[in-house]
Amino acid sequence: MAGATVPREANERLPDAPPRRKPTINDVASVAGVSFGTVSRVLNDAPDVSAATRQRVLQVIKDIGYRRNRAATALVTSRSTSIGILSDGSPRFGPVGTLMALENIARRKGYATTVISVERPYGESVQAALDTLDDTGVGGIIVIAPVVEMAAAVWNASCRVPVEMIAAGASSTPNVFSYSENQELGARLATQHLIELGHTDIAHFGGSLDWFDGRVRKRGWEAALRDAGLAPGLYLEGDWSPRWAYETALQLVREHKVPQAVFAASDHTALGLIRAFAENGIRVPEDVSVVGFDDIEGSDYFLPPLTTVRQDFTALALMSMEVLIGAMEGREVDRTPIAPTLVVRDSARQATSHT
Amino acid sequence: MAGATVPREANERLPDAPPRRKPTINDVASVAGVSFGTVSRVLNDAPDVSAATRQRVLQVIKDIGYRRNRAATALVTSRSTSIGILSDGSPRFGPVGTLMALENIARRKGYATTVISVERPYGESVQAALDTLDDTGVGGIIVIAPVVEMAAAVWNASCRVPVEMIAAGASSTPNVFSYSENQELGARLATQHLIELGHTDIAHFGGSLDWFDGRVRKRGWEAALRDAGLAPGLYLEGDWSPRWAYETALQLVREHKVPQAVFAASDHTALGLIRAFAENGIRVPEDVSVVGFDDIEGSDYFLPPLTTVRQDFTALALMSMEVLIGAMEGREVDRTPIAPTLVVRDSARQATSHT
DNA sequence: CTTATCTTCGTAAACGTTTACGATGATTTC
DNA sequence: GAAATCATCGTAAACGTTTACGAAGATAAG
Repeated sequence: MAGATVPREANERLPDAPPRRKPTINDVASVAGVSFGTVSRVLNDAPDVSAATRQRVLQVIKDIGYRRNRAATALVTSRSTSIGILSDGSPRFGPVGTLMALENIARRKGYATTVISVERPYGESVQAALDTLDDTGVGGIIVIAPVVEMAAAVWNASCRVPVEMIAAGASSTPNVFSYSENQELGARLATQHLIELGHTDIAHFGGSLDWFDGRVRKRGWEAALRDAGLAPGLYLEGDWSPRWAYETALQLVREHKVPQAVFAASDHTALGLIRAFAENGIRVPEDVSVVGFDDIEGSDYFLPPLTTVRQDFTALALMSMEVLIGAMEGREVDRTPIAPTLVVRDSARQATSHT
Repeated sequence: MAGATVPREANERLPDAPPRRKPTINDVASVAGVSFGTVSRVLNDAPDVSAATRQRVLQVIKDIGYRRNRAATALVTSRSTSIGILSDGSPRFGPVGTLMALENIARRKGYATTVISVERPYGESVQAALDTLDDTGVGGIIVIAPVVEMAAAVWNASCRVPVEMIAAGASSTPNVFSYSENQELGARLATQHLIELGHTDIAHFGGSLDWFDGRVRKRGWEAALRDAGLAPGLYLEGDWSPRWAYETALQLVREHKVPQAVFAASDHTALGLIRAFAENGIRVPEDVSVVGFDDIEGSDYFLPPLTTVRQDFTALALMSMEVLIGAMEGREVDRTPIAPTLVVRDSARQATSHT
């Protein structure tokens, strides 16, 4: 056998039998000279196994390349080692950022993630997706629900495993608890920054009110204004796109209604309006101050570099996972939201006195 | 026993007992008055079951809300209904775009996706990730490997299920076949556009050569220049970041070496160098033409709106899935790569005669 | 009417684990 | 030295399916 030119794929100790099958717990047992029960014990590091045999079994496992069959484990324990993520397919900055971060954290905690996304109209497809995730065997589900309509679908859905929703400012229900970053605070920070710079005429180029994010960012802006005793500024509802912001800003220019300062609901929004201003000789920040939201990649190299609000997706993901896993294990976990931070760059400046 | 106050664990058709357990194939069988074998047959729509009983069983399934236990199925059949995606955790535009598109297409084809990401150093962690994916029960794996080093790790890894790599311009091996968009063509398109505009001094602000994308984009630029009989332009290797491009461009300005035109390896790169130019009174496109690559969101609202190259991630994902599923089923599939398109906006203009 | 052929269905075994329980030998206690 | 305790290990059953095979009744062929 040693003389064979083609080395067979042998993973028993007997080199002549070419076993194509993946090694099982029984293979380990027979090679190690113990019973499968013992192997199972060391696998789950249960007590009642001597240090010596444990060592030996571990060695055999390594030698023959044994790997636990997840399906079998899941079947008997009905507990799982993966968590599901449900998102709408939106390629927007926030959802994608949280998705990536979520996957990352899950992996570090030893969970695989299976993600599935749904598209409008939500209603039934959300329930279907939840079901699919469920019988994939996930132990819990995190749904990224930026859109209010989708969150509603989740609330109305039923699911055996714990469901957590990441939705800015949404409230928890008995079935699904929610968690999010404190975006209202973020919006507040942005607006306060403008106020401290001496601006009094602060408009808001808002995001879509179909989104939680659009709602709470607006709310934060309003609150900051109110707290400072300022009159409410101009509010415009958009759709997060640069295009909308561009065209809307153009309109404002035409009507000579350009505000002193604007809090843009997203960096993309800021991008659009800055271009509209630039094309009309209105300079940022000299003529109008703007602060964005998101801190997308490259926003530090916009013209001008954008003052904006950064969310900590990693922290968000970490906390969410903590909360979900806690729920899966029946623990109770602290749920104070993450605070975003203001990052000051060049797009907002001291107000000039000439009104 | 019927008089017991505490209802026993009964999920028969008696409606007063609240069934807490998930219904199994046996529950369906007993309610429908058939054996579990029959139920299994209708589940897998096998022959040998009369139309009448099939109807009845189907009805019962709906009634009691039965759902197939994937773990049990996977255990006995060892075939699966999900596909694995391995990516590096990079939050860059390309990888994220393909990831999202992949998930989307997979879902439409009835597959769940479980994604796992690895980080540097790749070597062992890639093998580990592949293994994890494998015993999650995926039927095939797509790896998004923008970085050459990661691809190498994949080539050296072993895996029972078919593995497909999405890596621009990487070659297939017996174990893992690769697929990608024709980015070299994209780079060619960009450069040719500049050439047709009359530019002869065309620099390339490159991406990292650790990335396949960096390599093939450079290659496309070189080829276009060569085909046009032009001398090779200035080449600089970067890291995709606006920051690098900014600082490098600044350097060029200081040394009075600003080229006539530049092909930037990414839109983010373009962003950085445009800002550097702007700060020094060098106008784009009046003084220097630039074209980017990626068509990131908002690039149509840069100052100026960016001429760039767009990849079709959806098409890419569709084809990749086609190829992978083909491999899983033992079919052979056409593998001609997707072609990116040039999107012309305002950042590149006719060359002026004053050299 | 008997026998052979279909149709339709039920049954047993297997997939690879975990868990509860019982068995064995060694060690301690009286 | 016998009984009790302890540490270590083996065994059986179960998890919810699928698959191969066999059995019963119905139908067709002789």
